[in-house]
Amino acid sequence: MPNLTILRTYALKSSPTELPSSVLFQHTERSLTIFDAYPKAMFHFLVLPRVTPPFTVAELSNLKALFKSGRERAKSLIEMLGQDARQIQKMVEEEMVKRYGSKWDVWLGFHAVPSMEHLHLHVISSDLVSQALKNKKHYNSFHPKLGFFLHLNDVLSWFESDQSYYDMKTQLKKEEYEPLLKQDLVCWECDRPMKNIPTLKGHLKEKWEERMKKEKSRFDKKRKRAIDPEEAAGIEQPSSEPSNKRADTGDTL
DNA sequence: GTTCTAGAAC
DNA sequence: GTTCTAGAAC
Repeated sequence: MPNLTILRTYALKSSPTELPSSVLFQHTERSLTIFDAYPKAMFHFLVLPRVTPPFTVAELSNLKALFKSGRERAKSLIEMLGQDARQIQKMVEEEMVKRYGSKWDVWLGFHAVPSMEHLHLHVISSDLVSQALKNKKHYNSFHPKLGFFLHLNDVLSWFESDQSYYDMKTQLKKEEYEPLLKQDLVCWECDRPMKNIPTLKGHLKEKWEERMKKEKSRFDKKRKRAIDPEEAAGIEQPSSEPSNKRADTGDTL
């Protein structure tokens, strides 16, 4: 039987270091970061709030419950998670450069309707290349433009809006979000429709490899410029900016 | 959240 | 015949 409350048991630990190193990535006084057990991308972590006053475990059950516990408290807790998640993001980016020579986007966000108990903020790399990504629900739940994946910055912006907009956004009605998971498969990057999951997965892998290739050639050019500026810039060596600079800025004057 | 598998889709 | 999806799991 699957354990849908495992995250809660982690978050309740008074000594997170007891957790196996295959589970725990790092912790602070206020949060735990764990490796997602079934990563849906090359890098995928979950940042969980630890259960500390004034919050009860029930209030930290999910986003909806947290919003109900009070606007200001919800705001500070999500800001805290965001701070810790951005640290994780930095580490992921460093690891990307170390392993692959360049970095790519990392998304921070919540699922509008989570499957597992206890609030968790996803830190996931934008490749979505992973063996554990197996079906439409998996993919659509991380599609960055579909609406099911709630970007951290969007959630934070709700706290800056008026009460009626805040009330509307924080309802997180299942009936509104769950149908999104059944939408047709579309590449999040180029918007092309995808026939099925295997096709999509092949496409995502190609897209990532393409991006890596581009980054690599950019890096190589940069390195070449540093070594031999004249040759790298071509025969003519302009002494200042290219003459078409104004057109590029979009300025009309 | 996953695994398993019947039957639809190709 | 094989691949793929989607719903049940006692």
